[in-house]
Amino acid sequence: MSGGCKMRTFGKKMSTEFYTADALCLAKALLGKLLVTVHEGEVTAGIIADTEAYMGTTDRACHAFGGHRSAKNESMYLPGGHAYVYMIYGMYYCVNVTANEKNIPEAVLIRGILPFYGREIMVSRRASRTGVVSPHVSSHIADGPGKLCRAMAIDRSCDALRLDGERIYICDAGLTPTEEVTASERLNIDYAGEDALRPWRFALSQKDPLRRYAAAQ
DNA sequence: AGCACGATTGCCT
DNA sequence: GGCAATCGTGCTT
Repeated sequence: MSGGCKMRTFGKKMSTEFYTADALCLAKALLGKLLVTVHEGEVTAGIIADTEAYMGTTDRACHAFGGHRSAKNESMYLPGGHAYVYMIYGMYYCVNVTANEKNIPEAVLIRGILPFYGREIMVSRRASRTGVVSPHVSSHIADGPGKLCRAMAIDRSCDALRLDGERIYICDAGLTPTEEVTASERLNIDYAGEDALRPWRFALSQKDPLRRYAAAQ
């Protein structure tokens, strides 16, 4: 503990037990929780609003399908409550929350967050690529897996980190929704055959009170 | 060594 | 709606 440093807090970090659920349950349970990152002293936080479950070795859409294991996806085999971060298309990162027990490679992709704290920092990070902040960008700061990672400064250095640490963590800010959650098919996994049809994407609906609350921030 | 491709995004027509 | 960007990984030569 370093003395004298006043750190913004948002709520109680989720317990290890919270993450021992399977990815399907965890994908729903994560909605409404707060994802927080601290990068170079800058704090950003977002309400998790869109998730997808990846159900391990039997799920053709999962990076661990068939027991596949490599340096890239090794963190999927960690116990629940760790970050699995990978690069996609050579230019974006996606962040997942590992689920279940050690050596059961299930994970939940965070597909979207509602900016809750540090919104201007998120906007500036998203604009850094072109140097221009268009009105369109400012209303779509973190509504995609690649976008939220850029907005919250999440990259491969976050891979395998526990989600109750200092660099990146998830906590309960008392905003957990109890209804208005939609289930639908996961996106961009056509290669997964019949598994592409499973309704394993979960999102807070437009009518969710939480969304209206966040929009008013 | 070579090459196809991806749990995406943004810009173009 | 189409498509290029861009690179680590994994599979083929």
